[in-house]
Amino acid sequence: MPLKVYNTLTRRKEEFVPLEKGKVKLYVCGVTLYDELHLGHARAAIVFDVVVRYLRHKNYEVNYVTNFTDVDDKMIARAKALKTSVFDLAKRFSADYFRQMKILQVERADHYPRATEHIKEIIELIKRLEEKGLAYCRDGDVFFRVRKFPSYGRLSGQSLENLAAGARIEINENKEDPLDFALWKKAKEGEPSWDSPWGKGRPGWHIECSAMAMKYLGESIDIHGGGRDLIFPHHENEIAQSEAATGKQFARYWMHNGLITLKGQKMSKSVGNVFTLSEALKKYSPEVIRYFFLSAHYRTPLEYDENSLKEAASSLERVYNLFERIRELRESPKKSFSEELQREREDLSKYLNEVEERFTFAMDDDFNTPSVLAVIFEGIKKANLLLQKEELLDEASYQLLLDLEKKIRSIGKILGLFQHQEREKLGERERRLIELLVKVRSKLREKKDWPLADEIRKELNELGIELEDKKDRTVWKVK
RNA sequence: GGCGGCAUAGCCAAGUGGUAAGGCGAAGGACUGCAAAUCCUUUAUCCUCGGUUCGAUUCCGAGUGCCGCCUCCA
Repeated sequence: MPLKVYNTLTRRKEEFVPLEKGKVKLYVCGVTLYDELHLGHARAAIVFDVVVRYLRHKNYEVNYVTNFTDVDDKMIARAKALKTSVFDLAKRFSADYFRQMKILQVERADHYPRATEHIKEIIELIKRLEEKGLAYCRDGDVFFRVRKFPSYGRLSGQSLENLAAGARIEINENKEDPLDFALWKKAKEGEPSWDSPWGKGRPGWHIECSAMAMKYLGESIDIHGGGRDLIFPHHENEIAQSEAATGKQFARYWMHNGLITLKGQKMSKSVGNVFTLSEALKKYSPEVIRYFFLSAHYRTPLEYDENSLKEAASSLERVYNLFERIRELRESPKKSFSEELQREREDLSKYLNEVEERFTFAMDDDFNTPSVLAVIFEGIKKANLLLQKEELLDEASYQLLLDLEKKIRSIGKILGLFQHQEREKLGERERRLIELLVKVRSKLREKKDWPLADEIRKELNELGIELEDKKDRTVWKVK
């Protein structure tokens, strides 16, 4: 079954066919380096991280480019407010970005181009547009003639008339038409600027993406991604500029991730309801945050609330509990082949035969990660069912359990989940101390000294050490 | 006002033209000295009204509600 991708351009799921067989050119709009990352940025990063991992899993050679906007109005305003330079701001927040992405286990993109490092390419692209009569300079500003690009509005489903009718009052009187947008902005006093054929200035926001995507990926790319809120005007403008300049289709598939909402509203600086990534990371592990994002389909809006994060944590617990149970069996002797386990064994075995196909089916259907998780939990249930009869466990059953764990981990690798090997590595001395306490407690239990035994369990629990009494032994784990 | 999207159990969330995955939570039960973990059972007239159909939650139309975009935004 082929991979199907929802294409914003056509508003349909379409079979994914790359321009060049076996290769994928992917460009995703990144962040503006003017403030801390919030959960919305994290979601976008994780969504496309999974897309890339899956494409690579399918043996596509992926060239993944995501940019940094390191000069624009907000950067300038923010730098001023913090009494620093745009350059320092960019340095600080890009370092922050890489640090947090690492924590979230987001794999590195192949290129992270920055606007200020591609001024030459940007100027060249604007010149091409100017030569074709699609751009005009007025008093140091350069604008794009939107009406010269007839299919403008296709991505956002807007007609030029509607856009014109809905257009807000434009401040800039240099524009021929209110719909026109800036390709190049004349520098104001004290602003960072670069020399250009139109005088000192800096690039408009949209042009950098066109120029950099073309530089690293070529004039036509396979997938262009970003948050839903970028559809208009950013992506619409990118298409106009790029296609007007080259005469070629800019991107074949446009993928947009849904936004994070808080109390039903889009999380954004302007609404003032942002929850930063670092705040979230103080309360929840990176894996919990990843799980939370992947538990919803990437295109739907996702409401941030504490309960959902706690749910994610509990769900992950269930997975790791199973791994822990399987690990517990590593050294215990296996019984001889048991007929009694036949049903559970067959059930799990059947599941193992199908799981890869079901995983692929779900992912091929526009990266349906919630379905993937459901498939995984079915397997977990089957394994637990087999473990119900732990005392009969034979070698064949044990092997099936190992296979299951391996399978879940390999699928998890594509999602960036389920990779922890052991819960927290404790020091040797600490471990032996715990084992000593467990041993003492076992003796107390033999003597039926329940109050004291329970107290030890309770206090260890408060220290994050969880004890579970099995039939013949006590196991412990770090929470 | 225009364009687009969404409405599934207490909550989160997939999905299908033939009465609905999974997770979390809750209740009852099994196991346990008690817990924990695990298992079993229970927990959905799929927003409303029309239409198409043998049959719709799934398709079409209208309505209602919510959200996004039309201005910077992942």
